[in-house]
Amino acid sequence: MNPTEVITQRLRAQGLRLTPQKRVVIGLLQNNATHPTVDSLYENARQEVPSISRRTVYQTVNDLESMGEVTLLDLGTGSVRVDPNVEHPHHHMICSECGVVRDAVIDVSALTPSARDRRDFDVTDVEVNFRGVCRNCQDNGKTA
Amino acid sequence: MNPTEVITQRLRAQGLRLTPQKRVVIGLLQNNATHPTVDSLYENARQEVPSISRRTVYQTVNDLESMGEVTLLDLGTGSVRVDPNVEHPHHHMICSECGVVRDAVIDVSALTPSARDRRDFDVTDVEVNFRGVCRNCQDNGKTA
DNA sequence: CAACTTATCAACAATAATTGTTGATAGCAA
DNA sequence: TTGCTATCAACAATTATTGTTGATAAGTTG
Repeated sequence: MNPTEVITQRLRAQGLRLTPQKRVVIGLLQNNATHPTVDSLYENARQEVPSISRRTVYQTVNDLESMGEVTLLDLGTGSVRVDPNVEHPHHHMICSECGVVRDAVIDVSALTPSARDRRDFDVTDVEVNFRGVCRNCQDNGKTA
Repeated sequence: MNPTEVITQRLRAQGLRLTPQKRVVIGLLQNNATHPTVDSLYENARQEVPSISRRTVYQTVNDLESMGEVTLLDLGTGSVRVDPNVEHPHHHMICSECGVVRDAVIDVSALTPSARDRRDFDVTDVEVNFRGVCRNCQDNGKTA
């Protein structure tokens, strides 16, 4: 995502406003590679703006997605995750046990459906998900 | 998934029973490449067993997944889809407009995270989703 | 084939993630 | 500083899914 100042400009250009609530959520997303859920953003945002509501976090995150500043990921972990990295193409490794998400950079230029399949379907995006078990959950499994 | 007779045996072996409700749901899934939602299965099942409840369809589908007879797909279309094709590895093409899902057979043997990424993550499954617009929605868009 | 055990059903309630609504408040442009 | 209105928090509503329960029926056994 763009730096906060740029996002502020882009908001204003649309007649939108930069509020303390938005500022905090945007701040939490800058350089954040944890793919946070809305709920996790909400919990963190409360530390700085205790009165913030979950609704506002949802709203902010949806607005940012409309602006192309973030991507909303539905990786089957029960709730949406926010990915501020829209600059560098990447994919994801998802822990089936705890739901943690990490980035994976791979080359997908050779990945394409058969010519036959493409005939009836206009592919706009290729998404690769590596499912598995993260180191943390592997270790927990050992001791359990 | 296995033929109904085999599934019946497998159910019995676990002390489970084959009821008319299960029979209908299993029947609807045989040779079904439409990746139906639970709701769509429910609507179709009602034609044969009007008294069937959504809960029973959920239950049946979850049981079948536990047995490895089907896969439950969460492709970000809002609700789970049931895929009875567990025999032939394949991936999916998902229409971003209407949510329809089609199979895509591709080779993913070369797809793997970097050695560094794999060090801390045990990959058990690679999932490729082609997002785009199906022919149907393309045509509708033209006339709209 | 009758009896018995208990898995299963439908009905209903509950959860969890997310979105809709609203009146009061506060950004920000002039 | 003023005025317009985007935005907020609070609350309600929606949707997909799971939990609970007492009555019923599947299928095994005598």
